[in-house]
Amino acid sequence: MADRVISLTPTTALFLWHGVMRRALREEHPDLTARQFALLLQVFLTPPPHTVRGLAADLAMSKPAVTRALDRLGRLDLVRRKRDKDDRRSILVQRTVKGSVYLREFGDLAAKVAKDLP
Amino acid sequence: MADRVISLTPTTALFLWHGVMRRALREEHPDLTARQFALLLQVFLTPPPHTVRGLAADLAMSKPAVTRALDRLGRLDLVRRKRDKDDRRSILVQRTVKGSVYLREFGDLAAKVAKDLP
DNA sequence: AAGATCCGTTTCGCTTGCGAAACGAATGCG
DNA sequence: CGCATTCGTTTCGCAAGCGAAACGGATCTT
Repeated sequence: MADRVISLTPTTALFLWHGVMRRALREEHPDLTARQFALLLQVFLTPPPHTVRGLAADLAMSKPAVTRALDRLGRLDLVRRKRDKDDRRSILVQRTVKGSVYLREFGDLAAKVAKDLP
Repeated sequence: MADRVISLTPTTALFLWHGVMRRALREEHPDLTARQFALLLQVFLTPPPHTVRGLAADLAMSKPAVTRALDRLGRLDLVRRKRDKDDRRSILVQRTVKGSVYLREFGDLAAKVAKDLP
């Protein structure tokens, strides 16, 4: 990967988080829980396929919790469920354009905050 | 401030957030809501005094929400309430050692994740 | 001193999230 | 073909968070 954090000290990380969360709260970024957000990132930043049980294992959460998080993210159209044709018990969690836009905006926000850091 | 993020691109920020949240979930870091965490950072990273009203304005949340967040953070001993002697209607939110430790650990986690980024 | 104002908290009704357990449907196995 | 296993979901009871409004106590104003 070409882009890289050259140096992020613990203190700077705290200021970064502070700036980002503060601004995210103000902008009414539909406030996802930590788990919902982690799930969204997992789907977009790691290679498919993404199943419910796989996500549950990856993020150390229960399957019902994953189902509910998918309900919420699906309602927001940030991810989409699709049945696996090869094993119709499984569902494949897929990315959506809206989810991609949402994360790009978040990344932009974080980058901007980082640039203006004390 | 001496330490500084040299370059944090939007994409790198996403990977950074992903790594941190993923690990924070696993470690049972008492899972604070976004507002609770933002409040904690606000108290520790900006200069006192911190009143309920001021915090509510800073973080764009209602006063009852601040009260509840302080209840939670206080139970965890991450911050402490203290009545203002000069205006006994107000309370001053103060930092605790445990809160300081908690945030230092979080900062360390983030710095470590940043270092091992793809 | 009396009323208005400001502070943080509490109450109210509601929404959302949680894990354990049970569930139907699909697949694997003997 | 049965029967067990695995998939994601649903149900259950419960805990926690939310905003609006009302509240008591402290302070300010006149």
